[in-house]
Amino acid sequence: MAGPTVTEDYLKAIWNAREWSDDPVTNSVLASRLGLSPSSVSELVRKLADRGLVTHARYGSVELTDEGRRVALATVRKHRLVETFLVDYLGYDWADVHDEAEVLEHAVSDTFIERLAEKLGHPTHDPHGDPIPTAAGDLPTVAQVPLAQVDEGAVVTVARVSDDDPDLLRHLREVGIDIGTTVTLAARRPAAGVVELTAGDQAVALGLPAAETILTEVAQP
Amino acid sequence: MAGPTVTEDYLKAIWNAREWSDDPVTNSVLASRLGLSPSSVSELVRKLADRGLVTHARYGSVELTDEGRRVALATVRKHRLVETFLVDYLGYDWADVHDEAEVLEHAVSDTFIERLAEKLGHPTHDPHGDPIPTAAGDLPTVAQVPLAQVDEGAVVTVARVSDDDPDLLRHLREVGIDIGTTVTLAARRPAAGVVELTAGDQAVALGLPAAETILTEVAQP
DNA sequence: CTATAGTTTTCGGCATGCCGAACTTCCCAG
DNA sequence: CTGGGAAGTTCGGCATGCCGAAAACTATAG
Repeated sequence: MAGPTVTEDYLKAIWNAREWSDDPVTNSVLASRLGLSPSSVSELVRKLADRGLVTHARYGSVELTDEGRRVALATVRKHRLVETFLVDYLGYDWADVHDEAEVLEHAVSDTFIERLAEKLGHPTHDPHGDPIPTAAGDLPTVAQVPLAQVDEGAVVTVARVSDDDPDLLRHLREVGIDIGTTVTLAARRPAAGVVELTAGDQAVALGLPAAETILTEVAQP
Repeated sequence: MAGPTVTEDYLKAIWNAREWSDDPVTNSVLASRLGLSPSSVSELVRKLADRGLVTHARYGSVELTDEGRRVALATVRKHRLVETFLVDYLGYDWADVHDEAEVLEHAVSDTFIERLAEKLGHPTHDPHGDPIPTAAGDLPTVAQVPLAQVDEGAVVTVARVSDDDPDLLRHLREVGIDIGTTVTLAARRPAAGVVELTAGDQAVALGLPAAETILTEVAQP
């Protein structure tokens, strides 16, 4: 059997694409997410379909099969538990864990990851607020709203930040925004492509693309 | 640059071959250690030589260059620190860590391994008694004698056991032999291919090949 | 000084996974 | 309905790393 690294990367990319948007996942979407050419993706998706991990309508979209989703979620679980370990145990900054976890997720065994989960106290979320699938493949879903779409004047809690932009993560750390931080949406300025908020006593402006990757929940009273 | 996994495996195999014997390392020795065909090894050793990591006399033996040794020792350091982590933190049995470490050694970054070393308290030896090279590439050398060559009646301390035979490691655990255990060499029976010893109050017989992979030091008085 | 047995290298071939170029297919504008 | 441009696929080619078979080399016995 083939080395599973590539397989896991593709399945995870398909799953991640679906997690952040409901648009159908085409081969070119996948290609841009994976940083590969469309022709490469086309070929490998066909192989994944042959192995029963995805379905693929020619010239259409790619969907995970049950088995494909199982593999994808297992990989996501490994990724997020490793990120949690890097921050909680090894003291990494949350901006620096993504690339390391991207490699380690393919290298750790199931035994390793279950023992690690145990030692970490079976965390339900990683340092960026991403939910960690259980070993059985369950994933809690919570209603969350991108910061870019929060109403003016609303008070919300930051629940989740995409882990793949280290510069944004570092910036958020610098302005005091973390998971669980309560922020008030001071103003939306779509014309300027900016939302303004206050975190504690600090005023912060964020561009819309960044504000789209920050998910919030209604603040606890 | 090529994916480093194969490179690291070859360099580590060359280094390991030298650690346990002074015989010259030929391509066929390497092939059998790596579980590959001699032709594959011949080809890859040539590439390593082109990259300046080894020297290779045609039809002769392979030697690490300074740079090759640096890479090999860095990989050995990762392997042994990972094994220590698996036993000390994740609670693995010492028989089960080798294969997992064999994969992880290629996946962890330098940053990861230095933070891990710090958290583990900069251990000098892994769970099998193998010395851990420092980040600078230094390795303490201690006079050790294979159990197979200890004199009858001598009292010695088990200092080191090869990590690549899980069945032997499990057996040793069962008969109460660990790193630091004091044993007495009761009898050598070369004709039978066996050495007999007592560990605590238990009598243990070991075959010569196994006894050759167990290194001992003179027992502390 | 050979003959030859054993070791090492070379050679052709295979599998994986990637790419760019050329070719299909889709689908909407007109 | 049809013409094109965009999206997707196929094709030939490349790099890595592996193998078995055949050729080349070494070293030892006679």
